[in-house]
Amino acid sequence: MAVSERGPRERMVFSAAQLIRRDGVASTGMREVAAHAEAPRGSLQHYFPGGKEQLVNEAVGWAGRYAAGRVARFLAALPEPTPGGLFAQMVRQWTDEYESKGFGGGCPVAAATVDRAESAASTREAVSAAFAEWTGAVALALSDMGVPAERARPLATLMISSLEGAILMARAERDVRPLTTVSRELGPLLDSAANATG
Amino acid sequence: MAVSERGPRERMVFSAAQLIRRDGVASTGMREVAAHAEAPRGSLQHYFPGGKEQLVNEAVGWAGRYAAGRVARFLAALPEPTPGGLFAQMVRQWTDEYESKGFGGGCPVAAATVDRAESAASTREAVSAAFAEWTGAVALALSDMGVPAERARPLATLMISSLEGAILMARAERDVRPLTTVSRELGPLLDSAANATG
DNA sequence: CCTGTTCCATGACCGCTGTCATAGTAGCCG
DNA sequence: CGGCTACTATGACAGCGGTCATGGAACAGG
Repeated sequence: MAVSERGPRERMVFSAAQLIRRDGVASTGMREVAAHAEAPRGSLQHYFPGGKEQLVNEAVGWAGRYAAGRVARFLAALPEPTPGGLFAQMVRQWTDEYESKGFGGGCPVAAATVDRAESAASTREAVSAAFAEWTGAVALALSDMGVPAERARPLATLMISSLEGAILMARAERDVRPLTTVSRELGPLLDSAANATG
Repeated sequence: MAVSERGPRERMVFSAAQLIRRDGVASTGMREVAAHAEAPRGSLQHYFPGGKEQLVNEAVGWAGRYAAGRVARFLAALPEPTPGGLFAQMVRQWTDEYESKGFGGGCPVAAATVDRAESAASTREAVSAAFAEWTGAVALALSDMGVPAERARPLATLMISSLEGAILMARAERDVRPLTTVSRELGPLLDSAANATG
């Protein structure tokens, strides 16, 4: 799965994101990406003349778009949209993965931040853009649920921060407890913001 | 600073933590650690016969102990200890660093998690222990401030998760905004838990 | 003095990495 | 067919990584 469809270029970006989120940027080799994508090694320099940095940046961008896109689908899946319900869905995506497929992977955007924020300026910008896109999507969703405009972005930042940190702790402990904890603790706070006067 | 005192062994562990939190585990070389610690390269195999993995694990352990130890000192610095005040201090340590020294480094425990959780079992355990020690210290502090026992650990997990995630976002954006945001948004929630009936 | 322990010095090894150079194939256009 | 572009194949290179082998200081105890 997750390999055959679409062109080799897109497959390589996708594979890069998968491998990065498991092993980090530095430990993920270009040859390994090509092999994982079942793409010819020679295509690397053809599609990514900017080298590894370009590939990583595109993988981060893909992850940001993916995360932002999920938000809308989470909303659609909620019978009665509430901020706490959205956050629970966001968290659940991770608990589901960890419980069904193990704790092998984290967030590729976080991995790129840790490994490249200081050493590659363009990657740091890509990571920043990914977080911004994701935060924007969540903030928009919050607004739609009645959260006052000036509270939407801060709460979105809080949601994503907590989720990212909980992912780290869950991977470390090999236990979804941190994820379920932040979901339960933050839910009421988020819901109460939806009914407050702006 | 931070180099001359103490023995070479301890200096190398400390330097490893510093370099890891800036560049990640994989991008930090052993020779680089020795040079940064102004320690002889030959001492590496003497003090760390377990190789890089041992050095990384000790650096993570050091970071966990350091973070846990800070909690008590934060408490002592607060005229009127409250959960929100403690969290504000924890966040402030990072905003202070970022504003005075730039966004060069993140949390070494997070870096080790991202880079080694899947590839080195002993490092994953070290990271788990570090988070546990830190969480335990925060939970203990919360209990001392009147937070009901069964709420202390979940809230401590929430605090550390949010902080870790905010550190990531702040580094990515090169802006302390995510840090100040989570502090402001979470403060009231934390304080309200201190006065609740257990 | 000899002996052992602790610590440091240095060079070599092998594997892997990203990148490049070069050449080859496929397919469309005219 | 020639010519052009898109894509693939492969080998080499230079660099760096962690690790190991070997040997030399420094210094203690006997």
